[in-house]
Formats: sequence, C-alpha cells, structure tokens
Amino acid sequence: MPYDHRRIEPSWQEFWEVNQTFKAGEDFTKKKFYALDMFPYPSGKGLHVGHPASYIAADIISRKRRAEGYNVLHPMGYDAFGLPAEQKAIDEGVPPQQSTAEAIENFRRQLKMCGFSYDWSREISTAAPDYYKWTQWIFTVLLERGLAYEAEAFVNWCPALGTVLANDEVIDGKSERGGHPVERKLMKQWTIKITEFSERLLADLDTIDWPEDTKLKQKDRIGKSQGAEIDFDAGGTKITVFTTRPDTIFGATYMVMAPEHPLVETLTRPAQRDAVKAYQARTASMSEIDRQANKQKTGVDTGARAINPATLQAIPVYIADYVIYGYGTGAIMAVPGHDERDWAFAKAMNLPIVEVISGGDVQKEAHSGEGQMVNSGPFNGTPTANGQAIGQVTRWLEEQGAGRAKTTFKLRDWTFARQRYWGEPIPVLKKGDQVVRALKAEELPVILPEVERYAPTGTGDSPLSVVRSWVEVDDPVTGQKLERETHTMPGSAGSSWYFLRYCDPQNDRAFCDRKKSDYWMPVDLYVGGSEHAVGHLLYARMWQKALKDAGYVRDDEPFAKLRHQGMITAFCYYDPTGRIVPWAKVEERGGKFYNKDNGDELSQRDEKMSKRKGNVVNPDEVIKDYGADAMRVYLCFLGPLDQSKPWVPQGIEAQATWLKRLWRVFFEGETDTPRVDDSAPTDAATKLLHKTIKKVSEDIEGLRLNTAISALHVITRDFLSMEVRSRKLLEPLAQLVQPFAPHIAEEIWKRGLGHEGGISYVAWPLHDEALAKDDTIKMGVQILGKTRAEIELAVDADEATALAVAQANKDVIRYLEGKTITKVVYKAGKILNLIIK
RNA sequence: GCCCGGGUGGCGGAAUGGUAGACGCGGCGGAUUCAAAAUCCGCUAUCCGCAAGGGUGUGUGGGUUCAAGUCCCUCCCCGGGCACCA
Repeated sequence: MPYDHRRIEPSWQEFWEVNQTFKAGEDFTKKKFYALDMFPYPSGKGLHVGHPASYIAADIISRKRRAEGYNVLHPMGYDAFGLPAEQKAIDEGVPPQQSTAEAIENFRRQLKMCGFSYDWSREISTAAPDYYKWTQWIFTVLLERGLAYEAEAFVNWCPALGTVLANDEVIDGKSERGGHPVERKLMKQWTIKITEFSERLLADLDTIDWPEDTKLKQKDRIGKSQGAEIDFDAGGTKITVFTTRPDTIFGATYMVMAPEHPLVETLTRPAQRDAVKAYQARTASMSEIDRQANKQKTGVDTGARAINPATLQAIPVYIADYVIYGYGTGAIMAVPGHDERDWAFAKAMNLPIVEVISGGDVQKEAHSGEGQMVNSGPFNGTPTANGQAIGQVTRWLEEQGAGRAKTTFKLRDWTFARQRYWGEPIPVLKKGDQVVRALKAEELPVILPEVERYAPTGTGDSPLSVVRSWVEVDDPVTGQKLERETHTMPGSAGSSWYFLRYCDPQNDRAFCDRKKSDYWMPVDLYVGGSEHAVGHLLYARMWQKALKDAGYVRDDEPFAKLRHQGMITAFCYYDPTGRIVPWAKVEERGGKFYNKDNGDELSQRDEKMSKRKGNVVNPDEVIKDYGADAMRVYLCFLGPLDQSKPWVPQGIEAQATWLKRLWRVFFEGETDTPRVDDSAPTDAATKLLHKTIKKVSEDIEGLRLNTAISALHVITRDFLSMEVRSRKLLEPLAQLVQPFAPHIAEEIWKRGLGHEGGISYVAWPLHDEALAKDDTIKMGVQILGKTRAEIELAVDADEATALAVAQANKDVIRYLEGKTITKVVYKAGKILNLIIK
C-alpha cells in the first residue's frame, strides 16, 4: 500500500490531541524554549498558504527543542479586534462577536489540519472578555503611571471611515483600508506616552537578536538627533528653536514657526494678521496628501523681528508649513546657506543667504557639508569636522545664556483611541470632559455592550455613545452620576502583551503570574512579517518596559530573537488587454501560457495572493490533495524563510513524491512490510547519516529550512540506492524528518520501526564529528587559477602528496607539458593551484 | 531625494575567498505498460566541435588576490522602508 496522507494525518492529529502531546509543562526547573508566531487576525476568508508559511519555522524549531529535552511553549491565538469584522457588521448586520467566533473556529480547524504542535490549551483571543479585562487593566496601570493621557492633538481624521487612524494606518496620505483621503483634525484623544521610552527603545535594540534591517527601521522611527536649543528674543517674547547645526547660527537670516505654533498669535504684527490667519486656515484644511505633494515652499511673514543671539541682528519671523509643529520646538532658525529647505524658502521669499561654512557656493545651492566657519565672528576658521564647531558654539551659547545642548526624537506619542465599536472599551469614568477615575481590577472587564448600529457616527463619536444605558453609570465609588469613555482601544492594544498572557492564559487574578513570566519570558524565537517592524514590535517593546517599571515583569525586552518570513506569492495571468485570467482557464504549452477559451497568449506575473486576482492558494485543498506534510515540506523548500517566494503547483507534487519515496525506505511490498532489520550499517551509509544529522540540525538552528530539506532528499535517494535497512540508520532518519513532516514520521516510527508512544520526545540524534567528515575528497586542481582537473586524496593529505597525485593526473600532465611550476598554492581539503611558466 | 535589501541556468534556488549551478521544477531521451497514469533510470549553464576537447559565464565597468558569486570602488536595474524631522 502506498503512502496515504488522508489516513495517516488525521489519526496522528487525534493522537496528539488525546495525549496532549504538545502541552507545555509546568516544571520550572527544566530548561525552557518559547517559540512564538505573530498571531493572525481571524478573517472570515480563512487561512491562505501564507499563514502556514509563516508558522512553519517556529513549529520546526519547537519540535526539535522538545526532542532535545526542553520544556517548550508554542502557543497560538487570535488578534480578534479590528476593522474587517466591524465592517461586516456595518454591511451585513452580523455582530462582530458572532462573525469573529465563527472565523476563529474555522482558523482553529485549519491550523490543526496543518499539524502544528501548538499547546491548544493556551489558545487566546484578544476579543474575549477574560482577555481584554487585562488589556484594560494594563491601560489603568499606564494611566496611573502617567503614561496615558488625553490631549488635544492633530490626528489623522478620515471622513469616509468616520474615524481617526494611527500613523501606520495611513499610507501616502490615504487610509490603509479603502484608500480614502485622510485629513488633519484637532481632537481630544487618548494617547500613550511612548516618547518617554525613546532612549531605552533605542539603546536596548543592541541587546536583542533581530534582523539589522528591522532594528534600523526602529532607529529611524525613533529618530534621535543631537543638537542644541537656542533662544531668540522677539521684542520680549522668547522663541526657542531646535537645531542640529548650532555651528551655523551666524548664518541664521530669518526664523520660521509652524503655523500651529501658539506664539504665532502673540507675535504677529497687526498689519500681517489677515495674511497669517489666511495661511493658518489654508494649512489646517490641507490634507496630508496635498502637503506632501507640494514641496514648493510657501509661507507668510508675521511682521515680528527677532534678535539672532550670535550676530545680534534683527531677523524676520515667518510661518511656513515646512516646519512641523510636532517636532523639536515647532520653530527653526533658518540658515539658507547651509540647509536645502531653508535655501529654497529664502529663494522663494527673496531672503538673504549668508555663507558661514566654507566649501561651497551658497548662492548656487545650500552647502550642508563640512568646511571651516566663516563670517562667524570669534569662530572664524574653526573646522566643522567631527562636530568640534558644534561643541564650541554650543558651549559659547550656554555661557551667553542663549542656548543649551539638547537631544530630540522624531518618535511621537501613540494615539490610543478609535471612535469605533469593535475594540476594548477604555476603562475610565468621566464627568463631562474630565476623567474622574479609572476602573479598578475588580470592576473589569468593561464589557462591550450589544448595539443596534455599528457604523461610526461620523462626528467622531463611537457607536457606543448612543447606548445611553451603558454610558451612564451611577458610580458606587464616588456616588456621582458619571459616563463611560466611549472611545475604544486600537487593534495594537491587545497584541502589545499577548506573549505574556500565553505564559498564564487562564489566570483570573492577574494578567500573568510573575513566576510564570519569569520562567517563560523572553520569547526565544518570534516569527512574523516585517510589516510589523515599527508598529506592533515597537508598541509591544514599550508595554514590556512599562510593565517592567511597574514591577510586573522582569525583562526589558520581550522578544530575544526575531525573524521575519517572506510573503508567499502566486502567479497571475493577464490577457493582452491586461485583464486577469483565472487559473482554471490557463493552459501551458511549451513554456507559454494561453487562455483555454480563446487561445490568447497570456503574460505571467508573480504577485501577492488576493481574492480579486484569483491566485489565492487555500491550504484545505492543498492538504486534501497532497497532505499537510507535503505542504509543510514544500513551504520550507521554496527558499530562504525571509524572502518572498512564489507558490508553484508542480513544486508541491515534487515534495509529495519525496514523501512517497521516503515511505519506501521504511516499507516494501503490497502490505507495507517494514524493511528495517538489525544488520550492521555500512560505513558509507553511516557517514551519510552523520553528515545529514549535522546538516539538518545546523540548518534548523539557522532556519535554513530549504537546504535542510535538500539534505533529506539526498539521504532518501542514497539510502534507497544503498538498500539501507539497518535500524541504527533508519531510526535517526525518521527523527530528522519529524520536525518537517511529523505525521509520516510518527507513522514510520510506529509501524515501520515498532515504537509506541510517539516520536516527539525521543532524544534528538547527535552526529559524530569524525563520521560526518569524508576521509577522501575530490579536489579541484587549478592551473593558473583555472580548474583543469580533479584529483581524489585524503582530506588531510600534505602538499607533497597532493602534488604527486596531481602530477600523475593525465589532464594535469597535458597542461604541464613544456612548463615549469613556479609556485604551488595548496590548502588541505580545499584546493591545489599550480602557477606555471 | 535619503536609508536598507537584492540581481547566479528556461524557473525556485545552492555555494566558511578555494571544482559555480547542490536540491527541486520544467525540458529531452529511455525503462516499465496493450496503452496511459504512476514509478524508475539517464541527460540538461552557454557557445564552438562528430568527438576528444576548448572558449565564455554569477546585472555593468574597474580593482585587490595564487584564486572573487563571495572583498573594495563606479554605474545600472528590481524590491522594501522613510519622506520638508531643522
């Protein structure tokens, strides 16, 4: 009987479930391993193969760690609050509670079919009241510590969605969902003071094993700049600016304030009032897209004059939208000679440009490079290199009382409110606009009430605001009539601490017992998409730090090691008019693609899977046709984990074929007679096994899953041709296969090798270094650096031996004829290179 | 514009500075079969050549080295991130 995944896979999934094989232990004296996948949003469409592609790596390493004797925590859950479920509620009237529960059930079913070794007893959903109770509680901790506050702030207001969006939900000035225009609007918002952690979020990046690219993205987002604050006097009003180039202060010929700057009101001269007001109104009404699209410098003179503390000259004060209110002090000293933006503005407004750093032609363009200070009074001749000019000028400004060294960050505080239904209610009671108190742990959770209308009200109020019976509270603590906050938390709230909840998922007295988090945390391997590089991964780090400061967790960083998985793409076919042709209608002939209906030649493109393009690959079908093991192996084999890779239908067939071949290493005949015997293994086969153990083990550690599979292909091919039957060799092979293709490995272990109790905890095979090496190797012989022959010799052969063997080689002889060897380069085990004349 | 990645056969991809193309797809040829499917075996970078053999080859041009896909510099192209952050 051939290998039959349809029979084998469900039976082992049942075995694992019945035996609770993958339940994480509670013996905290054992060494632990915490492998975590970024949990999915349970969409109504179910999984696509990108999900298992992302989850396979952590599953493989979890399986290897169990075999190595670790206590492994490998959980899964659902990031269940979010817009799609709410949109469905708005569109179809299905309560998000219901659609989310259905979607989760489907996800769970599909995930189990993939054979992942999750501890299902720890499954969580961020939308479950017993989970979001603790999300709300953590919010009250932040509030108590002064890390959550309400503030009037410019926010990304999307009129079409009727809600406020976080920065990472806005792409190119449009909403991430729907692509609607986004405007700036002043609103009172709950905000998390993530900026308080800027320095630590930056510094601690050096302590974690993350992709450099991702660390760099976080560094850029945090955006630390060192420079100085400098005070300018404008008729008794102090304008403070931030600059990274205090050494250019003698060239500051005007100042610019952000239009929103509160001092604009005070500073503006009566004659300029109308122009200033008009410009402010214009800026306020402009959407982000317009502001970005238009890099032309515009601005208005306020009429005010300020004294440059270095030159003591009076310089004009402008407002312009190229200065951002939220960064630095919202005001700048403009040095047109040495800053491109100031230069462009000066040209537009016809303002003077003065050279204060030599080395360029400031009338032609701004010179932002190094040079020597000129036109700078006492500093003339000071070189700017290595920041020495900056240091000297800053010290001088400090002595004058006109400035001080200052570090600023680009990072902004985190807007932590949505005017939406499907999120955690913010657990505070208010009277009018004033927060009276946060709810206490025993009053939580604040359950999301049922509502009749899910749509945003469009005024900025949440649909919750109309549920008066829920909003109005006779507060037993204060004795007052109070109102609940009707804003809800953003999607990133629940995902900012879920890794802690997995350590203690059923605790109803605390978000997570400190003993448990001390044991399990930090996460030893975290796998997820790089699109979360600066959103989720920054927020989660901040919550961890805040919880640490409050004494609730031990570690500064939640994720010790992070790796990203690439996107799984699939081919799309376009007809000559550019229309998408569904797969079912595509026919391949001689490497070209045609429309079966009309014979049009189609072009093939590799694109992100989407329903619209008709190129979504559904794991249900793949598993039905080829099995979960084949899918897992194929996903590994596609290419490097972090790279985006196309799903090619023929590719999975090849892996299914490999599994059938593997089956025949262990079974033969019509009735699957086990082939194993206790014969002594041959040296060649033993060597191959040890090489493979080494290769596969090391590749799993490096998450080089593609080359690990390749090694398994090779050993399968060669064991078949060598007729290997020895138990000593076949048992370790089954174990090496287990992390990748666990169902077939279990079946082989039981029926092929006669073991009961499952393969998951059988000690991982170790290679013998001596056996993992070849005794002799085939070595290339180069003549003048070009490979001309191949010789076989002992790995550690000395130069004389190698040379002798080479000189006996017919190809070498041919090349040496009539020549003399002038130099021999020999690296044992690597190369022999003969330099001849 | 700035900051990261990355360009290797027809395709996905392998290669601690040491025989480029492992493994797989596709293609070609063969075995098996009444035939097919399935399975198995062989070949498959490219050019010249009947062959033996040789030339050329890792985006481009240069450099370092006995030896470069790998290190350094120049440019081109693709992907991602940031985008008036003073």
